[in-house]
Amino acid sequence: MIEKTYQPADIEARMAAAWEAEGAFKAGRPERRDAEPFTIMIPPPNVTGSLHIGHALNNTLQDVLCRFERMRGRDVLWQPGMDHAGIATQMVVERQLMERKEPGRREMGREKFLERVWQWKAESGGLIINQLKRLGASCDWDRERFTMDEGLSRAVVKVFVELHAQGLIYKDKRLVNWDPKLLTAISDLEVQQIEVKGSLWHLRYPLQGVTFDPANPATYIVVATTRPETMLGDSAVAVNPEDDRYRHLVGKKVVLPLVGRLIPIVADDYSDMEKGSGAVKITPAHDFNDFEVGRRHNLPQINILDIEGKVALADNEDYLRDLPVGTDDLVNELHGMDRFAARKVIVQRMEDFGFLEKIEPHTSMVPHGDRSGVVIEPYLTDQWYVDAQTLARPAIAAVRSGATTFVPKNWEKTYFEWMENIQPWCISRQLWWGHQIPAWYGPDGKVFVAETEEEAVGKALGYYVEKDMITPEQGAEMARDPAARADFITRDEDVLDTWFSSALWPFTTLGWPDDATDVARYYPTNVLVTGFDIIFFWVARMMMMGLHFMKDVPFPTIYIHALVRDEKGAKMSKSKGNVIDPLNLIDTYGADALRFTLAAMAAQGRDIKLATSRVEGYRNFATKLWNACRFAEMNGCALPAKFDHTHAKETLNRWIAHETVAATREVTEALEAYRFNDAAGAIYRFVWNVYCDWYLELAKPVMMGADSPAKAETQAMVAWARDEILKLLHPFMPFITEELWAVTAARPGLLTLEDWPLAKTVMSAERLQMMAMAASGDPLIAPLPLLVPTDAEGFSDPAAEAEIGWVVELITAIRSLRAEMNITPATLTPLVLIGASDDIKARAQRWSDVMKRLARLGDISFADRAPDGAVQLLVRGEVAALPLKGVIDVAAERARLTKEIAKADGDIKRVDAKLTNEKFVANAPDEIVEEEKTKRADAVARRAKLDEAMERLKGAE
RNA sequence: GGGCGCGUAGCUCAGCGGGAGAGCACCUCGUUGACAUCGAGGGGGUCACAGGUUCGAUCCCUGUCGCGCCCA
Repeated sequence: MIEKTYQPADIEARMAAAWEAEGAFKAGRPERRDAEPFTIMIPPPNVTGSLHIGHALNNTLQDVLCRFERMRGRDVLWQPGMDHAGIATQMVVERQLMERKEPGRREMGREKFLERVWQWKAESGGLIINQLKRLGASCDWDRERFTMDEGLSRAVVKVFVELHAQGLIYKDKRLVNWDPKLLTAISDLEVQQIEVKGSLWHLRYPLQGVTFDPANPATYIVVATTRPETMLGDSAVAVNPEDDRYRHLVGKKVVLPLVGRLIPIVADDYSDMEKGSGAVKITPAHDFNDFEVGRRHNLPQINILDIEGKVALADNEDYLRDLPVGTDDLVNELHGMDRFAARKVIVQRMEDFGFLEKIEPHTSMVPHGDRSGVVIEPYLTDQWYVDAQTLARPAIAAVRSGATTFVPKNWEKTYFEWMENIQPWCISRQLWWGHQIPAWYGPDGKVFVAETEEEAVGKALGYYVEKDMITPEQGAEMARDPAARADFITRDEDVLDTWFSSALWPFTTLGWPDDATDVARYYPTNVLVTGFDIIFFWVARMMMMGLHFMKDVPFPTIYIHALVRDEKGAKMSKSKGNVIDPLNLIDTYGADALRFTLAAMAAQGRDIKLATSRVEGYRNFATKLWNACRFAEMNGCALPAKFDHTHAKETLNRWIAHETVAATREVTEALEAYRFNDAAGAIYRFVWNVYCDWYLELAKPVMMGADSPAKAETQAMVAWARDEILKLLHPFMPFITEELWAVTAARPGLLTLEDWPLAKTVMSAERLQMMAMAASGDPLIAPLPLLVPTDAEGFSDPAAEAEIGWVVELITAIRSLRAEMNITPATLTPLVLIGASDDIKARAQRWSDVMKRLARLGDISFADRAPDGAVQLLVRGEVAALPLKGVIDVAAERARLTKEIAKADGDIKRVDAKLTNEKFVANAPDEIVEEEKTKRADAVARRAKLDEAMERLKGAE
């Protein structure tokens, strides 16, 4: 028994429980052991995350595919899990400690702190998993993995060690993006360039050997900079070798103001003659470009900042080397000062001494940390790097060859662009929450990388015994007792970039390296569904790691979906306050409505601007379906065993079978091509505009009438089409369809495990062509399986379509006319069919009941010519007349006819323009020319009938 | 500066070589045997602009203007 009103919240909870109880989403269900697998890896959400609208879209699309393929009989594995999100999680826990006024991370110590993070995870992490369940995500939840769980951690270590052994991971001292707030290095991708309005300071650097005179430009060189405070670390001034203004100065030296250091003027292409003064200060330790210039000219790298971005001059050997005496004042004043405070002081001092030429307003891109939001400092440190360039090569080739394709294809360009210019990937982070790097150092700084501490220690001790740095006895002691070696061998403190472990997600979640069974069955996965914002962070790296360790791409297809924006197209963000909370939408409209909205709006290659009115509209759609099912139930519609829709006798029933099969094909083909919006649109139109608007309406007279074979068949067909609808709609609206499935009949199983109506793809033109080629013996094509639709799947009935189509169009035309003529619904108008053949007469008799009801007609009769004063309609070549003498406004009808005639004339004129054009007839394809001729004939016939109608109208006056 | 994409009905968007479409909004009408979370009907667009290719351009090409996003 179907409830009177549709209440999503209640249904959703019950259906989720039903799926859970059945274990419906488990991969490797016994009855599917021989089925072809279908695998999707969820993009693991952050453990700190909560469901935002982007997740809702991403997971809806994955779920649509998973449910679709599950119904098509595949052994579906949708692998769920979460990412430990190094920085984000550590920040959350540190904030919590602060709020609770507990000791901070450093006070607490590493071990204690990590315990607290795990405790936090147990208590409040992973909120998002339950939110995904509310959305209806059909993941195999028992297989949930976490990037920091034991198995995945082991895999991470193994990968690190192997890549290190292969020389693809190495340690290097170079400039990194340093976050002075989080006190860690971050990768290029975690840096956001933000346009900042600032200044360009023009500074005078006095030439060596002449007396500095602000009034005499010959005594100095002007450099322009956006970061005056870094001048403390300058080790050269660069000018362009082509620049005539400075050519004579190359090789000379300047005295660094305030500091007193002598630094050279070098010639380098990097200096842009158009920019600033054409001369640029070079600070190799604090700027990526300057670093390269410094390398080319062998300049010293003078780091003048500490890890927090404060000026560090005291005891700074690099800074103090070769400095003249008497600069202690500066050291004392600036030491320990924040970089931005120091900037002010330095500019002031420069001005005091006449070294400041001018300040120009200047807008430039300034790097910011995407997590901390502070200005990133290029900083010289030792870090671990992945040789991304080497790993990228096969990953590029795989996309070039088509082993992996992007949908939509244009993202391949973005992928290639980045991969071909890829930089070393900095993977070490100065954090605690994450996979600690499996590297140990001896007292001389030598690195020992191994999967376990025992192994690393063993290697190290062996090495130092060999080198006579310790005795074999000392070595044995240290091997036995960790305390004894504590000061001798120490482990690298750093952890790995979070994306390092997520790069391995497609195979580590399957049990690699411990267990190969699932890897063999489910790798490579079938498709990756993700947003373009993580193509670099994640997709590219999975490609690299998958190819390197599995020797195969992780997925043959990458479906890139849009970003969800607010109604106005702005990116949603907390600070803008324009965030649409999907959970609110679920509460208000139901998960099914939200899912359908997202799928319907997921047109390829477009951003989604989400309007809640759309969600509301699709909630109404769910209600519509609900009521249609109630209607069927009230009329005793049930599907008899062994019902065959292709053997229906009633035209109406043959028609809905025809339409259902067509809709099935449309939905199936759209889903196969990842055209989610087309699939959603097709099922929407079919349910509402075909099944509800016409089929049920046309079926009413039969169903309300006395029992008969026709009634029985109709009841069966109503139920059959309803069931087909529930199946087709299930991937999009799983909850309501599962509920309706359960309450409309005694079912042997859950809808979610039911067979999809169309097991095999019905052939497209291309496929037919390929089949023809295969038949002709093309060896490349021949091995393709020949997919042939069964009779039921290929069912079509043009005759039924012609009949019902005519009825539908006739009713529509009459309704339209009545509305235009302002005829009240209470007035029943007679209908006269003019010159009707026996066929048409029979049709009219068959449908007289519904026509009378739906078009508000009185008698239906036949005549050879229309009565005077009748309004005439032309539907599919048949003339219908409504004798409305005295009822209608003749002037209005004349106006209507005049408009129609003008339209027909317009059509004739346009077609004639083409047909009299010799070039058109000569060049256009025959079928187009034929089409145009038919169009002309139709228009001419229509015109003639309209003329007649106009004549008749005269008699009405 | 380089790349990608977008300008189609009031709004959100499909369509992408042969007669301009949907949903929402709007207007009119409706207690018709599931559904007012509904039904019936209707108005509304030089498909940004300018050239070119073509028998034919909203669709392909070039340019201009406007708007996003990504990378320097």
